[in-house]
Amino acid sequence: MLDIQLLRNDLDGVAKSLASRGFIIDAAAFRALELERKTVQTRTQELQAKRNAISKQIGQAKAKGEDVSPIMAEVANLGEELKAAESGLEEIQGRMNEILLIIPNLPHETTPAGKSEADNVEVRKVGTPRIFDFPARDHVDVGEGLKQLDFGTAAKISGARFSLMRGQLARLHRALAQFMLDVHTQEHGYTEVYVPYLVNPDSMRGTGQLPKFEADLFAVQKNENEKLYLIPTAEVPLTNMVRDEIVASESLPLKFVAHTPCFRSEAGSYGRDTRGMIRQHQFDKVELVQIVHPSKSCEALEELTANAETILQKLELPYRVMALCTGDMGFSSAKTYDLEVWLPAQNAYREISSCSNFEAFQARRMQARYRNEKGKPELVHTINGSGLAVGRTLVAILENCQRADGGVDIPAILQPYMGGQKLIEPAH
RNA sequence: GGAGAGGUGGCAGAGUGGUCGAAUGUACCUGACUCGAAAUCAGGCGUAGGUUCAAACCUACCGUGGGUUCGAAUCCCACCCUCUCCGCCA
Repeated sequence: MLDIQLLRNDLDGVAKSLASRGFIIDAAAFRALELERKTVQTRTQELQAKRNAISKQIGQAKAKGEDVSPIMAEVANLGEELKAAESGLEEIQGRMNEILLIIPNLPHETTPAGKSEADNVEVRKVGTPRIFDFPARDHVDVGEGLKQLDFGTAAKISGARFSLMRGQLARLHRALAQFMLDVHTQEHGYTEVYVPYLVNPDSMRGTGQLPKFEADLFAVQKNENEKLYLIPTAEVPLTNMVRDEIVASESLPLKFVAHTPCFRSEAGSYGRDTRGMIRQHQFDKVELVQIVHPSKSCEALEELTANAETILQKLELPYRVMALCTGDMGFSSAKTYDLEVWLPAQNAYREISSCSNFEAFQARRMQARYRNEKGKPELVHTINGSGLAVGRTLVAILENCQRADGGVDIPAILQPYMGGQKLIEPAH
């Protein structure tokens, strides 16, 4: 959510900035609504002040034992008008809030301008793609060849866009998550957190999934009146830990990591990545979140991105870092780096992590604050990123570490997590 | 699922219809005393919003949402959460 003051004071500037990310704000409508708000709010508060003053008089007169009926008459007709004004104001504020909740964040000044994915800027490229002396198969062929990756059975149990792993592949998947958690907790100073996978609407609103992206979420009915949402990322519970909190400034930065399943309905992406486990309704992810002092968020994003990159480096997977352009960035983000891992079968780099600085956008929705030097509450900044998406990391290993015989070499760093095992043997 | 108790400022804790945004304590800040500190004394100390150049003034907020009333922290209704006991249970 943007600062309402900013919209009041510099609507044109905001509109221009939002236009760079393809969002057109109806400035005229906003101005009209704002004017209406000002009029009605002033009127309402005048009436309230009047009522309070008269009520006070009644109290004092009664205390002295005086006759209050003349004063009562004075306030009699006030009620209707006040009630109308109050409900009018409430209605206007409701409309204003609806507008505010669907306006995306302003891009950071360092975010490259652009319209689409094609305008993203490569920041760095790390590692060299391996040269294969045999045709590289994709992860589906490798995994099914091992008889350890099974989409058919998953489809029978649940439907499309689910996967099922067995045996050593399932273990490798588990090993990856353990390895990532260990690196981030032991080397990068994150606190491991176990979180709920079902969250309430307030939490989804806090991080920006609601109200605009309900269609992307899975929900369950808790009871007649209440819904709970399956988390699309651990960002939601981790970031909402500080919702409605005022954290001590000396405790910043807060650094959290969690390994969770993530659930996404993938509405509107029916034709994309239908093969394999790139785009699933359910996948595991290790998520990094930092809650930081507003002056530190830029460097925190660099740090968190580097933390995520460390995993790819340790796994010896080639990747590149892309700075997303204004037009390709997510709703809540001011600046985003995507990490893209090399997938030889696609002959392309594919997203495996997305690291974003949300500045005060989520904090304002959440009322997540700290006490500044003057003791006044001020909004924190929030940062998060995948470190990494476990399923896609597994895909990258299957493709990059495959052998001509159908087996898969286990990256050295993971071998201790696999009981010392060095490869997954081909099926016989 | 059943029975009971409770949700008030950073914390503790009063307040059961009328200057209550809220006593008191504590924490914190400023000043005095002191060589300095502690103790003591005096003052200050919630959040959000509006009008405004500013000073100042006004409004809302006592778990949440409704209601009664000229007036609600206080009365009524619903819900949420916490605690205790019982039942069930990984």
